Amino acid sequence: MANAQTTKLKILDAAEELFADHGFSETSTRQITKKAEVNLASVNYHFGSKNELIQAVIERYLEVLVPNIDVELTGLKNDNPNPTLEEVFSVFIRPILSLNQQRKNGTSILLQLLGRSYTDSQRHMRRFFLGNYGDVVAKFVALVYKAQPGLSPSEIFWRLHFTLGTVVFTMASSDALMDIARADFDEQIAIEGVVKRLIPFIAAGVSAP
Amino acid sequence: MANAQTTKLKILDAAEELFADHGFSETSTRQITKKAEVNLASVNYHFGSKNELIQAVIERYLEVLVPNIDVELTGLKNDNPNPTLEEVFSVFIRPILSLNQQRKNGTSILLQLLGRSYTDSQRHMRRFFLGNYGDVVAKFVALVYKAQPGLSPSEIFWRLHFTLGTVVFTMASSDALMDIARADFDEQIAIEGVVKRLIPFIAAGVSAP
DNA sequence: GTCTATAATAAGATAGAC
DNA sequence: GTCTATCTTATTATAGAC
Repeated sequence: MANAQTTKLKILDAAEELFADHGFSETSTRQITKKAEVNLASVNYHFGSKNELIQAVIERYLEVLVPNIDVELTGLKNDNPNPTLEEVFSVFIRPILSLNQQRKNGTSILLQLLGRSYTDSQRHMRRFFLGNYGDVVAKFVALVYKAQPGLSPSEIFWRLHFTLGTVVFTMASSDALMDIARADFDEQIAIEGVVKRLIPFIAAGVSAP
Repeated sequence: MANAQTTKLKILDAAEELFADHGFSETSTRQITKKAEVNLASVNYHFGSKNELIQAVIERYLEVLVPNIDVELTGLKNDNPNPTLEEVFSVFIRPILSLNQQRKNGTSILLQLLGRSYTDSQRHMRRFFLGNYGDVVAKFVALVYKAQPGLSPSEIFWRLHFTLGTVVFTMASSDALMDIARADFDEQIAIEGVVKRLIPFIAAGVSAP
């Protein structure tokens, strides 16, 4: 076994950062193993292929995040039989921000990864929606519908995808946006600030007339 | 000269489609020249490098689109001294949809390209905002401010970037979304339908309390 | 302007010694 | 599990004949 665990973790840590910053196909296994300070062959030994490494990087986040969102969703349903749309969307805030405790810059790394994987052929993102976590998605959609019963299923579909785009895209470029805000508006904002600015925007969009 | 013009155009046409479908770094010059049915060396002869070809593909759209948006903006200002937010955002509809007359699937191709270029290192998108077309952006922002005077400059900045994310991201995956809508909701929707569904969402988000 | 041939480089992956 | 060395393949780009 030796350092198997730490090597695998070193690869995951290095890979997620490079993927988030530069994208999947723009990041080579050579860059990853160099940054991780492990041998070139270890990526294929531990993960089989670069593609499986990409999967593993995303899965490591989702398998923590999605159960947390699930807990929030059931908590909201119990505490509040008729939550507002803004309350429904807020179920994401705590789980997503708590990724920062789990790993440095965890929040923005995951969201950047989601942004990348959505445009980069969409394979991994579809997995997120229709794959293992479909029941949590359904639970969330049901709450949206309850908070905004006027919307048809097709309208909910479109507006939730608009929402997804807003969030993922914003977060994929959050570093640049925070820099501009700092320079142009003297606004010292962190990732939490961005998330909290997003919620009213999204809630208003989804409940638009 | 010979077929210079048609070769160059054939390359641009093939490239824009491949870039929109698969991304910039996932598309090789070999694929482009094969699809265009021209010689491999012609990309470098006519454009210098693959990167300059990417620029040329995007520029060909923007140099038509941005002046049209400018016309709409001044038209709106003259016709309507106090336009609503929804009217302000609607200035994009006609110019963007008219790209379909210019070239088959022009609308979705450009918007997919913008989606790609935003995450793919953001170089081309920044050009769009801060480069040659900065005055048109400023004109648009001024109209947004007039329609929604309660918003601070910093709030406008954030909300317009949220908007940008919504649009670009949606359009980058519009084909997939239209397919799902067709399959799941029996909804025969074209790109115009997506654009028109986006406007209320965006307008509500920007004017959120 | 167009073509073939090829250079130069970088990629993912693996065989086999330790 | 880890390492070196290497294979195979694909890339962008260019030199030089036509």
